[in-house]
Amino acid sequence: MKRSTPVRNKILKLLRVCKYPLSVPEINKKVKANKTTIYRQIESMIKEGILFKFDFGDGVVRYESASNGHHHHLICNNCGEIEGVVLDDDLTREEKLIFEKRNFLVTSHMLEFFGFCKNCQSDTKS
Amino acid sequence: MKRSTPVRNKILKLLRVCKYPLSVPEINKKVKANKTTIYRQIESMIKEGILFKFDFGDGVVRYESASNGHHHHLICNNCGEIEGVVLDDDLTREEKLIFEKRNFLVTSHMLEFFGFCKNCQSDTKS
DNA sequence: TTGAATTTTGCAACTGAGTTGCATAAAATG
DNA sequence: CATTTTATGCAACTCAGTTGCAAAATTCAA
Ligand SMILES: [Mn+2]
Ligand SMILES: [Mn+2]
Ligand SMILES: [Zn+2]
Ligand SMILES: [Zn+2]
Repeated sequence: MKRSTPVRNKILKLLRVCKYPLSVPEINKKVKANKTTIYRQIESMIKEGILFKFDFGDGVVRYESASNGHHHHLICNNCGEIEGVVLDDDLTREEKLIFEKRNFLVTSHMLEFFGFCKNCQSDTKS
Repeated sequence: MKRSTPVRNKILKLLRVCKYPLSVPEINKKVKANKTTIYRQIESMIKEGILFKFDFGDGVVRYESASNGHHHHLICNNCGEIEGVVLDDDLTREEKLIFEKRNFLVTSHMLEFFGFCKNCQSDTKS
């Protein structure tokens, strides 16, 4: 799994353009290929490090192109909109402290913020 | 769904004692009750705020008693062990900045660290 | 205390994401 | 070409989580 193949290219092209992470079912609607093939290509690309995996706890795993760089998300509790966000100081201090205090060597982290987007704040709903 | 009922009490008792978050299948092995009932009780307790939900992206959702307080996790890539961790400054600065810069009002966040626990570092494995 | 109304439980059938085995198609290699 | 390797497709499966409905347990008011 490393060839430049039609399915693989379609997935990558789609994810490079998309502003928010996509699930496999969502990808499949656009790419229109075999389910298994898509799962296998994605697994392969994750291992190669060219895709990132996200799980917001709603039962669907989502993927983004790694070319977008490491970042986190703002997820609206009301409308479900997902925005990307890059932290000023990306937890380097915390990770160093964790190693010093707990002897746990952090190699990666996953951080997502939940709340209300600009629109859904003014809507006064919920 | 707010009564003090046998199934509910068993789940709570189990989660209060347990040091790491448990999935529904895991809970069911101990509590030995109907699957649907457990899911419904857990959903109810989450709404009441006495249970926290965690998703580490491995396809299983896990739950902890809220009496443990808000915290995060150190998840070992090698042995799967899960440790709790409380941050010194729990992202309050970041959340304030997000509101100022992006107009997104953060109400909660989810942060998990992945890496290698003390044992798995010395094992030199993987 | 009795009976209707409400809540909880259990079962069975279903959904939907993700996996696996196997057979075929499409490169790559030489 | 012929051989080997890798990618694709299909069908059948697993497993977490959901839904509808009926039975049991509680609550509460007559
Ligand atoms: Mn980060
Ligand atoms: Mn926190
Ligand atoms: Zn919103
Ligand atoms: Zn470990």
